[in-house]
Amino acid sequence: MSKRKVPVRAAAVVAPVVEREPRPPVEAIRAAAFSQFAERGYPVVTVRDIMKACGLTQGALYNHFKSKDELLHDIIASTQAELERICLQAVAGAGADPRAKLAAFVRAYVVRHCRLRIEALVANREISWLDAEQVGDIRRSRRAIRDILVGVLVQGKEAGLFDPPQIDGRSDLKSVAMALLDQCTHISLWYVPGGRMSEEQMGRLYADMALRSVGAKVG
Amino acid sequence: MSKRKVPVRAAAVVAPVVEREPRPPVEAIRAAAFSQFAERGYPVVTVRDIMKACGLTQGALYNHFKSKDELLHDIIASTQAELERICLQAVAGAGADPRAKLAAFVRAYVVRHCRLRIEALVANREISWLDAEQVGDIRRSRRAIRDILVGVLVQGKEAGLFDPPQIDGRSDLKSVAMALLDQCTHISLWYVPGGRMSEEQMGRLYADMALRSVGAKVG
DNA sequence: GGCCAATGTAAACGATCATTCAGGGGATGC
DNA sequence: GCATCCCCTGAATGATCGTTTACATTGGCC
Repeated sequence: MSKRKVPVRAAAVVAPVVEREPRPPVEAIRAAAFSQFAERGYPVVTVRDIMKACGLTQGALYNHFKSKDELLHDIIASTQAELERICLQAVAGAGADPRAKLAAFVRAYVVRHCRLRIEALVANREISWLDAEQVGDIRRSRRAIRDILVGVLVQGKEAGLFDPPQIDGRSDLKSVAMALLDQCTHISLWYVPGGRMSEEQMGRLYADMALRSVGAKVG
Repeated sequence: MSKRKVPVRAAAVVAPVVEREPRPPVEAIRAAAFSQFAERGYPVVTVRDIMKACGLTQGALYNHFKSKDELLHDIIASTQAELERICLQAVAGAGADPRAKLAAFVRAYVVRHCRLRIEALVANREISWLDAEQVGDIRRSRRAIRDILVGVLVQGKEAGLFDPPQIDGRSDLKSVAMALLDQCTHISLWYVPGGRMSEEQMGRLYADMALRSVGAKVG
């Protein structure tokens, strides 16, 4: 009987990462780390695991990254930056109507979290293993995304196009934005591709719900 | 320079667990495990950590629990069972109108996830460290809660009191239910007590948003 | 060919982990 | 006094971890 059991996450329902071409080793390490972190969680994935999945030995990691920590930060930061870019782009390209902005934001956000489930999973779940200085820029990016959404809500309310829920006479748009973001983010935990609803359909469903939640006027 | 760094979660914003009375040791262990798991995560919290927080040594754990795994399952299962009970009770006590049922469900669910943030955090985030047979009954309870909500939505739609969003002519009430649950569950990640909004106000805000999302007829 | 920088291997290092085990009180019942 | 629990301690066990180190192997460039 073994004395120590390494905790193993219940196998996530994620599509296997198919290996196409011989990749540059840094990219291979990143890809292996993504899928391993997503499936089993950062603290229990060993450097040996990651490197074995690339057909290398453990020591080789340190030719490309300073530490296991830095590897995690690298893959999370790149995912997060890409997400922020997508959100900005969606809002900027949706015209002037706050309703179109909100719908475009939610659609883009949801489609991305369906399509890149693994990356979203890791970026959202494993961030807390980074230490303070590493986590700073990622939290900043998250706040930026939230503030984009808050901005759209404020604009829509002031234009009289949104009638957001009020509690005791006050409307707390920050809480509303957080609620919408939680909803859209955690779809990556359970959405299964190839099911009854496509990624684009989920995007439209969530956009519809968001518009209803903030009381968007029709027409 | 130390060779191995134990990963530490960024300190969560959780109220400290105040120690009132000398508790029976099993209860003290449970409470210590809750706060430690919530703050730092199951795999990096050691048995030594938990027991030291109770003023005991590591070996004493095994007089009360078979293993560290069983301790985690114990505290998650009790939290989950309580949550299921609360949801059932809320719906049952809300009368016949599906709108009242939905509002009561969301209010109870949100208030609980604000008030017992720590317990909710652990139950939702650390469940995946359990092995298959341990996780079975918890997944069952989660499905049961989701099905309570789906049931309310179906009833409201058939009664013509809900007009849920349709995508390409079909309405996927299961996805809508998941979206609402995600929203309400993850409030435990960021809600800070003592802020501008009380737990009850958050409950009403979320209930309002849920009613709007499913297109509940007013009046 | 000779040199250099990249990139790999294999072994070692120091530390920490969950769990087990032999034994020590202290209460309770007799 | 004595046996029988329960609950604890403190040390040991066997394993695994992230990282470092010494040393190969490669391929381009002079």
